[in-house]
Amino acid sequence: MSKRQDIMAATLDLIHEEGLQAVTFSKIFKRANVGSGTIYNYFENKEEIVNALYREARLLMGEYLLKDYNPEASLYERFKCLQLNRLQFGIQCPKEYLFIDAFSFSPYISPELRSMDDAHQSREVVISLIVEGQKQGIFREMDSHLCHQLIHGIISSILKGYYVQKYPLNELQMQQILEASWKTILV
Amino acid sequence: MSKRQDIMAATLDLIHEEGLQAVTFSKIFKRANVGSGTIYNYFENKEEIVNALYREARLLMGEYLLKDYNPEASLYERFKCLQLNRLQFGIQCPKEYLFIDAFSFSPYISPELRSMDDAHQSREVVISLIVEGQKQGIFREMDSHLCHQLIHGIISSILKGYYVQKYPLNELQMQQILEASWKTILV
Amino acid sequence: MSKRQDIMAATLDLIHEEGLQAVTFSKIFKRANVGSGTIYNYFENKEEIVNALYREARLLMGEYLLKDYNPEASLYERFKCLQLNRLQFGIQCPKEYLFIDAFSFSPYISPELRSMDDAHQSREVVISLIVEGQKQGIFREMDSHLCHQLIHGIISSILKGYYVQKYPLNELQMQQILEASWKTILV
Amino acid sequence: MSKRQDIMAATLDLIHEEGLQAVTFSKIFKRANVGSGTIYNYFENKEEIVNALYREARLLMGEYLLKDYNPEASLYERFKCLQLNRLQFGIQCPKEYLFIDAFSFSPYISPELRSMDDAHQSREVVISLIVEGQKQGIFREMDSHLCHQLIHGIISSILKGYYVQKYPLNELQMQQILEASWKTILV
DNA sequence: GATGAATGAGTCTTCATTCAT
DNA sequence: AATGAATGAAGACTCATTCAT
Repeated sequence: MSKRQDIMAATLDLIHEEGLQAVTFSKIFKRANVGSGTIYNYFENKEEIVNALYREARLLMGEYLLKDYNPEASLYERFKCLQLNRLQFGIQCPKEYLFIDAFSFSPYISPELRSMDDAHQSREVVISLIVEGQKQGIFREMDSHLCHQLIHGIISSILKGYYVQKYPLNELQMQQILEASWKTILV
Repeated sequence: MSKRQDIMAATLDLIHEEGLQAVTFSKIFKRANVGSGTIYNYFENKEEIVNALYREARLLMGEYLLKDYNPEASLYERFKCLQLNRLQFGIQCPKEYLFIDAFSFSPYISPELRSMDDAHQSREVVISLIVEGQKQGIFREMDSHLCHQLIHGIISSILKGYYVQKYPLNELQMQQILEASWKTILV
Repeated sequence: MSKRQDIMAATLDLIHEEGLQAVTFSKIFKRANVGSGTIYNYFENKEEIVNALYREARLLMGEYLLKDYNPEASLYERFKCLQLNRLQFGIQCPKEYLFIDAFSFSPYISPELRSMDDAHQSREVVISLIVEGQKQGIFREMDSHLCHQLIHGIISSILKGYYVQKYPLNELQMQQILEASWKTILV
Repeated sequence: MSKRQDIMAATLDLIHEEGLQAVTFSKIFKRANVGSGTIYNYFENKEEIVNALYREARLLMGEYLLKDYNPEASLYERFKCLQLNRLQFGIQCPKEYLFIDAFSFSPYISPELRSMDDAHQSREVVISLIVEGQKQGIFREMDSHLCHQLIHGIISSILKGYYVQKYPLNELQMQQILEASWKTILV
């Protein structure tokens, strides 16, 4: 693994464990096993590391969200695919998920980065799926962004409960969640 | 207003504006218009201020959540009352709401505080309402904490979209949200 | 003596002994016997200390240069007075003299400061004396700034030789220098 | 041009532009277009570069100072030749002139180097010319080093004014300066 | 209680120097 | 000989905390 990746991995771990607020350079280079000056060969400052982490996490999430997405499948199948993908990304990449969640609205992340194309790609898919369902009279008529926020928010909230071990997330629970989120926006 | 309250209000404002990570003592006492030493008459350190803020915000939210709650009302009425109260707390006290949201899982908050009785009081009400609905065959059978998280999460997510002005929250939208959250957990 | 003065005195000493290039904050606060943070109660950064030093040195020199200057005296008397004052300032305040000499053209000094009124006051006196002498046919016709630079430069150069103990500067030598500089610009 | 010369030229340029204080190795090898390690094939450290620069500059000046010097010429001719050579060296090699001027009294330059034979060669010529003039009763009786400093200082000062474009230095001005410096030390 | 000058541990950052390639 | 990634000692600077007033 390259030094650059060592540094990023160490930083993500530390943010996950202690919060950005507590992450110092000294902790980073001790954890990453690099000299203090080495960081500056790769990043101008801490903000740049965080931005690089954000970019990587968003790319990773982008890959997950549209995994096995079949535009030909039924509305219900496609909806469940999208929701399941998001849920599984959260389960399999908790550090990345929480990082994105925490920093999506942070001034620490440059505006250009926040509106990355990759992430928006999947967002567009969700929005158009909502509009399609509404046209078919399946989904309730409401602001499509509100609607998006509803189904996205359910996953987000469920994951946070899962992370603090309020409940397990087995096959059963996951199906319950997918159905719950589907029903949330039905007429 | 007492110095103590000045300090707490200034701190909450600053956390809301810049994030805890960027809040320094120097900013706090400039904003609060007190001398630097004065803080130490009231708080041992920054963590204590944050904990005091957390306690106050939780107390405030506790009051809101059970406002006009009538244990005699129908399940549906009680459900809507609880959800509406949470939504309105978020709308009227955004700083407090976001603060609680951000720090509920933070190591900054002492564990004792996180499981404050006051806050749990309303939580118990919600949980028992869920169990009651499940017994009556109205709500789907699922882990009651998962269920709680679902309906809680919808409100949380909707509020965050509202804060960044993705959509307005008028009477119409609010009713849609309450119904959406109700349907989420129906059998 | 105030902390501010301690810091400035320590800095001037260090610049004199080792050159600005070698002056570090750590040396300054050790020499000045103050805590490292204390400097920042008085100065934003090192550049500000140097600028403050420059201002003080210029004010001090300004006082010296016009000491006992009698506008009614003969041209020769006035000329010698000005030259002697500059020479004596250099002898009595070597640190300040060298500091001004070294930094007058340095980007370290803010332009506003470099063109301080006080210093220019005495400069104007010298220039007008030169012009007066030229009108009377006593001084050679040449660019008045060139002329000023000549008589100023002689003092400057002599002082530098004196500082490295190339020769003593007693009453005799001083008179020789004043006469030499007078003759330099005679017709 | 060899790497060694590239490095020295880059360093002299940087010192001229920003002052020694601001010259870092990183700036040097970027300007010189060499790798960072390359410097150490030629110099132990920065001080050595500066010393090498000093030696080269002094050698260059040494060549200039005695250019066309005719020991058989009259005292006046020889005096003017020496003064003109110094002036022209300053005009044609400003970076070198200023460098020598700035570092001649700096602790950065090793003492052995400061008293280089080459440079002193021309110094001896000047001193003996002064003594000769004094013996002939042409020059005023004064410490020969003081005398040397006087005529040297005039050139130095004039050049500094010229560098900051206080005045031009054409044939006319140069003759005025040579005569002024001659008169300075006449009886 | 209230203050803010003084402090120094700790942070970010730079930069001369090394060393494997 | 030439390179430049890696280093860590040392620099500038911040900030929570103390304490005399």
